[in-house]
Amino acid sequence: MRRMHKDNNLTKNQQIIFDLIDKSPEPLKAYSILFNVQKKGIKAPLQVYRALDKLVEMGKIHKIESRNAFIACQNSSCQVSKATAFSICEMCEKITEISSSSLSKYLANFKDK
Amino acid sequence: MRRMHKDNNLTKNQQIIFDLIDKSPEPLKAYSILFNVQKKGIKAPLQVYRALDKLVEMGKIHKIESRNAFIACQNSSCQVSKATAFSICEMCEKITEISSSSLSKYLANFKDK
DNA sequence: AAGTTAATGTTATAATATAACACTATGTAA
DNA sequence: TTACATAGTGTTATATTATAACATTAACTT
Repeated sequence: MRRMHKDNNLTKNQQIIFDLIDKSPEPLKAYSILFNVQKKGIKAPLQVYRALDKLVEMGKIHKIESRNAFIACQNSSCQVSKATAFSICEMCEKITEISSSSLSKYLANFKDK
Repeated sequence: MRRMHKDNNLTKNQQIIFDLIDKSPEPLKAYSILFNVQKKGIKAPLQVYRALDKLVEMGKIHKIESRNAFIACQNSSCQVSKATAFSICEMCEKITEISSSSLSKYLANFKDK
């Protein structure tokens, strides 16, 4: 399965879980994901968390820490940037990925210092 | 106890927990706080979480979401800013509150849009 | 003094996440 | 082409983080 990693292809569990998150209009929580993929044979929390970890590592999804929820990456440059921020509407909870080069430059610069 | 709220004074539990966090060189987690204040009569998780909620609301402490941990506010303007970010060293986990007016302006501006 | 609001105390339980171990699949190198 | 290394899987149990619900107490308001 190493090739899968190199190519950024996904393993079976990763694909199932990524598809679910990618189709979702809102961030999904781990146990809600678990519930939704049980008919596909993923039965335990660990299987979900492991796939989530890898997907985050690959930059395919992001974790919204303040919500314990996961969302598909909304721009194609996440593999490189690693500086990701979100805006969350206080009224409707709608979440938008902030893809601002000035913000990521600022944070990258801060990080270097 | 309303005066306490107005004056930004703290109630007994809030004071005990704030003191602990304020003295700590690193962010503290809720159950570690609980363990540390049990000798002072705070016995249950809820007592801790309630005080933490209020302290966050007042801007006296911040929650580091990615760590589920709490840290005292390191600059005096937090009551107003509400846009708080942290840098966390990947080697030693040292956490610094980013108090940059350009960052908070950027985020405030984004929020307005 | 009666009413209102915020904070407290307590028990139980929900929600989120990881440890540990056995096993399987895939690719690498002798 | 076999062994061996590595990443991923399956499973059970358990740790960690957080909230629900309800009764009570303290401080201010009128």
